[in-house]
Amino acid sequence: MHKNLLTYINQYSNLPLTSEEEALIEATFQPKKLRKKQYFLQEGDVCKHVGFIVKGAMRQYSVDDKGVEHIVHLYIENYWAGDRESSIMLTPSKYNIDAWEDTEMLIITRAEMMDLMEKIPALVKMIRLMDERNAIANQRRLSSTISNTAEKRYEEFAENHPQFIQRFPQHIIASFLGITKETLSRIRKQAMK
Amino acid sequence: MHKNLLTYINQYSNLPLTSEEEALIEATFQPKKLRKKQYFLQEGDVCKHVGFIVKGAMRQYSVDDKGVEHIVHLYIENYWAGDRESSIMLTPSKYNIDAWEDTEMLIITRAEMMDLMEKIPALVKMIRLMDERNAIANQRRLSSTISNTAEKRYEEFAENHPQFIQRFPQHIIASFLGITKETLSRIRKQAMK
DNA sequence: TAGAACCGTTGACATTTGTCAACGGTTTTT
DNA sequence: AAAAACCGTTGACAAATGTCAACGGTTCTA
Repeated sequence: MHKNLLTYINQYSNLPLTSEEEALIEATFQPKKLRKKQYFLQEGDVCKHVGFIVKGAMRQYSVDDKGVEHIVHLYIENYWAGDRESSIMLTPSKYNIDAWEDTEMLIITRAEMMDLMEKIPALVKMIRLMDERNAIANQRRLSSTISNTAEKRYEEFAENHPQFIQRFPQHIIASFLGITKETLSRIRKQAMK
Repeated sequence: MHKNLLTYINQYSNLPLTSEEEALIEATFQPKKLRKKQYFLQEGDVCKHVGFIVKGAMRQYSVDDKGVEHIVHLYIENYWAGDRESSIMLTPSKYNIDAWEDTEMLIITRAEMMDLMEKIPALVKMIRLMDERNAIANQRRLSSTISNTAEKRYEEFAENHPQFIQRFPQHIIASFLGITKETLSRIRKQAMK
């Protein structure tokens, strides 16, 4: 079960993990299984864990006054799920995170992660790299959201993230793009010609 | 001139800088002055420096097919300007960064920064904290862009960033929010009642 | 296996936002 | 001092997107 995680870390850091380090990681990350629709985080709770997804699919979203869900993140295998703001500031989260498919995760608290980072240099390297890529991805998404029409945004997304198009239904993708399912349906119809 | 930077670092790291460290920082960060409208980075160039703004105001934007500018970042004193993606990946930037007011910066290359970080622990701490806050801010902005109407987005922005409202004209703020200057003008007119 | 929930689509219409052109007042430049 | 550039506003209209209701087909579930 932890194998995917170890592989993931090794890919990121190019300093191969020693077997002691591997053992430490396996001892610290706790397996957690979620059935479809189960919550990993609920609005109002403080986000105590971040989770590495070994198998499955999840989504993170807020719910507005009218009860409409606004999806801010989609996750599949090899993604990390969690609300960083809540987890760092120890404030109640504005988001929900739940399983879209049955999901297996490996979870860890912030304190445990800090501790591991002191003992395992490869982890520090991985975190920094992840942060960088994350920052770049966020910048791109923001830029696209501000500058492009809904149509172009969908095209770009479908091009760059075909895995998500396959795993999640259209109304979820629409919400993730910040448009309604009807609009997305019409955009796709147009584009088909 | 470097004083603001040293203060800034000390605020972030709570490990006070030694005078050797301060000297090293002063020797590495190069002063750079920009007159209003001068470029710090031009689309197509690789972003070689990141700059700490000691005094002034800047903006980062892309230009679309029709020649319309889309502003993705605004900077004032104590902000860092640069295109992280270009700088890390060494790819040509999609953005321009220029001075909106006459500006004084302290600039440093990525390699120099890496080097400093090995010698000055406080810097590592600062960078990690900055990254965290940055990630949180980006998340919030993204969430707001996806979930809120233009009107609410403007309200939130005006509430949380009054300094920017004062420093930049309305059409710049509008572009930053992803709407046209006419729409912003009308939103403000409405809100006045 | 029957009912419920889910999903994508469509039509009719409302709302939001963009586009284009023009204006007057300011500030900057020459 | 004159000209140019900049800035915010407004009106008329166009385009994009949202809202609501309904439908048929699928998948899930009791």
